[in-house]
Amino acid sequence: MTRVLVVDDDPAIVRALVINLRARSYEVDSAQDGAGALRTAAAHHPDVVVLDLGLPDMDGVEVIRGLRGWTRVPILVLSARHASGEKVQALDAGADDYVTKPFGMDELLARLRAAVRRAEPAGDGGDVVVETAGFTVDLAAKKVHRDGKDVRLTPTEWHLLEVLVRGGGRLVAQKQLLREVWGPSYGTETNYLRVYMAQLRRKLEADPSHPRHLITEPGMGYRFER
Amino acid sequence: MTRVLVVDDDPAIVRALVINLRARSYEVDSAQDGAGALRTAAAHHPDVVVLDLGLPDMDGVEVIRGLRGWTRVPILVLSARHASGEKVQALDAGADDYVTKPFGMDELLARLRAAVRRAEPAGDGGDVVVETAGFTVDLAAKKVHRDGKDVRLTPTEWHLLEVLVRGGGRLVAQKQLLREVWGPSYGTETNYLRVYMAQLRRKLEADPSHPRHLITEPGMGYRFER
DNA sequence: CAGGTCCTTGACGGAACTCTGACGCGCGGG
DNA sequence: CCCGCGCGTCAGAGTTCCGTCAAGGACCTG
Repeated sequence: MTRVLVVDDDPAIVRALVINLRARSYEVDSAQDGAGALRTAAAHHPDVVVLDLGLPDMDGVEVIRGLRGWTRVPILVLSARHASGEKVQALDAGADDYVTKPFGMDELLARLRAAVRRAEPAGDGGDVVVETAGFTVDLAAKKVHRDGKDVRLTPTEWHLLEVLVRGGGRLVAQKQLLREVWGPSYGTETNYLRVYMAQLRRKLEADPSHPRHLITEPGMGYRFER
Repeated sequence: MTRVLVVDDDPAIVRALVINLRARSYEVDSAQDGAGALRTAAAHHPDVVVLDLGLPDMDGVEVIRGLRGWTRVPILVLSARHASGEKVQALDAGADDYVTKPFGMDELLARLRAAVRRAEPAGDGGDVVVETAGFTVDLAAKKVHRDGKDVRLTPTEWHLLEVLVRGGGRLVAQKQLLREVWGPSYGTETNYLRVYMAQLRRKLEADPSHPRHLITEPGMGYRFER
């Protein structure tokens, strides 16, 4: 879940933002001044900060600098000032975006999504790793590990394993496996399945002739068991 | 030097932007329609795109999607439309910022700097320096070290290595490598990959014919292993 | 304009992968 | 008892994919 820190000295605005963000299932912290903002950010490590510039205790740009001293978290500045000098100052201090009040909630949320989106690392879709007693499958890296070594799979072997693992322990029908791996017109070539399941077992199972994870359900299909 | 692509159908705006950007020693390309924008982006690989939404030949959001299909280059949208719906659409399609016309040049430049700044350093995974048993890659300095000496890489070799290293051990598909290094229309020219992978191995691997770090996964792609 | 670097392109041998047919085994039914 | 069926196993043929080399052309630099 994405964690947002909202900083504004106007309770009405904080309330409006918190309600809107929570409704979209963000996790929200809030602060009403610069010192509180820096403290909360350090304690909770938000994924994005929405920061009003007109705080009672310190200049908004100082808050930005305080954050930038130790984190690259996206900062979305909120301000009543339209003067371009203010904007330039805030942006050059390290802010990522600048929205003038009054703002449209739709727009603010869209800018927030944009800021969060580009902050997440490039290819990393969150490592999806599935472990069994005998081996480990990393769906994101397309890697299979066994006994401390990498196992090399051919494209077809990998594709087949992937469909089975994504099935999450449920039975996957032969026809479905064939269609997903070989294409829609291969729904009956069950011998392909036999050959490639055997190869997978040889590479992954401790005892290939008595598989514990790549299970045959006679007459129906196959199942991946952890 | 930072390379900017300016896209607008109004020559006056293009001229104003080009002059201002060149004066600040940016390298500037320009295009007047969506097709030209996509073509130029593919050919020149800009570091940031300034994109007008009101283009004659195609919808601006389509241009954004076209770019996002193969690159994460920052996109700064310029538009005469103030409606929040437009903004939300553009931002959710993958734009990084949205400025309404008429705009202040100071502000635009500040937003541009912000966009470039947060795109520059490597992802927040941490280390910009990646070490292997045989060589060291410094992603920030764009340098490769081996046996105490700098290794000289051509621009294409570096670009390819960079994409692989950024993958962080994950498999990178051939098509993705080709699109990121050579551009979106080169998705099938796999012979480029063969040639340049061989050159990288010759320069980096102890035994180029038995690579330990630049691994081929036949039929799927390549992987950088530390 | 000469020399160098870099990118592109084609060709070829060898390696890796997919497909295919054949055979064995266990099971249930004719 | 024999046969058909589904599944596992094996090995070889055919095809695709990869590494390597070398030549040509574009581009920059002095």
